Amino acid sequence: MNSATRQKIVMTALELFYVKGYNSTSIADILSRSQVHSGSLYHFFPGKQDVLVAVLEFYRDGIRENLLDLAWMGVDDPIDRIFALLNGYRTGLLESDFAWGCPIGNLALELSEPDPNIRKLLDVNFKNWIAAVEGCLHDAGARLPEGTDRHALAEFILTTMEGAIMQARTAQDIAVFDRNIAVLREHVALLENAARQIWIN
Amino acid sequence: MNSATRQKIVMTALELFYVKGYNSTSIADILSRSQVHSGSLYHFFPGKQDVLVAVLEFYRDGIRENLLDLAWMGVDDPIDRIFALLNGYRTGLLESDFAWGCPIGNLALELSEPDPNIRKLLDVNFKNWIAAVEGCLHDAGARLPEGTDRHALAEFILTTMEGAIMQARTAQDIAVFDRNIAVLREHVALLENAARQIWIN
DNA sequence: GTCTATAGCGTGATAGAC
DNA sequence: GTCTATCACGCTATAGAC
Repeated sequence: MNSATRQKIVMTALELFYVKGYNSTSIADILSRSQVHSGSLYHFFPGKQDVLVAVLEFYRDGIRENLLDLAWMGVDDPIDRIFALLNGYRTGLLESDFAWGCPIGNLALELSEPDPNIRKLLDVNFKNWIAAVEGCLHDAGARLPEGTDRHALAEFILTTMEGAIMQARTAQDIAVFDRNIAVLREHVALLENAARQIWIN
Repeated sequence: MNSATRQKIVMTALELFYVKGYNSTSIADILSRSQVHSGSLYHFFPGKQDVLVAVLEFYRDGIRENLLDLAWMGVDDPIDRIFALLNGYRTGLLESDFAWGCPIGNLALELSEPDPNIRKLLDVNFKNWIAAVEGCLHDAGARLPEGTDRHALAEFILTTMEGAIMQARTAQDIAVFDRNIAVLREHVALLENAARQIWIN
């Protein structure tokens, strides 16, 4: 089930879906780029959509080692970890001249009426990302005001990242991304400040 | 240049691009839905992409009468106006069972390497929306702390809306949208509170 | 400006030898 | 499991009568 050929197909599709999107990536694109032939691809996958499923499962199963571990290497402070994660997407935008962004977010808006399986896989990828950030917010403990809805705040941080990427890509200007993150930082600072106020009183 | 047929084409394309996306909408879809024949469409437009240009120009030129005036009817408070605008998208999500969202945001993420003209039209649509919100923030005057970057905050509000729509659509759950807007509301409340503190001291 | 017919191509997918 | 050849379809776009 996990032959080298299958892996090559999935990783190539992952790359192409990321840069060109799902609809604009043809099977022929995947085949020529991966040096695999039609018969092999259809030996492993019933159809194109099943390749997408495999890609989304790869993201889902590898979020820790392929995303979080890399972003958090040498970063211990929980709040710093959140912004280190966001900074990874910033780097991606710059390195790719705004071609990359968030692979899940791109697909979520491109596939308007996705197959239920696909929709659930997109959703679980978002939810895993949110859970990781929520963990950081939990670790921040009393630095946030008591009663802060850490789940809602984690969702909001994903929201900020997705929206900031969308605007920066469209404007082709990283400053838009930076200004968005700066406002988020200010929000977190206001919360930390509020927590301190409560502590004093 | 603005015959009834041309208008019918543009409005039908607008609808279909909104619901199905650009790539997934075929010329044949537009023709059958609008009851127009191929020859007429290609009489007015060189190609499919030019229909998209016309749609984006329609959004650009009609933001006030087709969006802002409707959302702001009977709403005078500038901060309320911002949340009334956001609430319009919430209604759209509910009424369409999560098929709608933000037409510009959808296209911005679907078209990964858009033609420069298209990219500029998407960008100008975002910028007009931001300018409208920035106007509200300007009208809020001293309710926000002195020195608040109102442009950055307006961008951030667009970011919040786009990210909230993306997540709510994917989860097919309006509560995700609501939680995101609630955090934004809290941020604005914290700013208003900070402005009051400065006033007291 | 409108209509019909159709060209020309790229697509997802299949057949069958090896 | 891999490879080549190819089908059947839907797509954008065009031609040309009216």
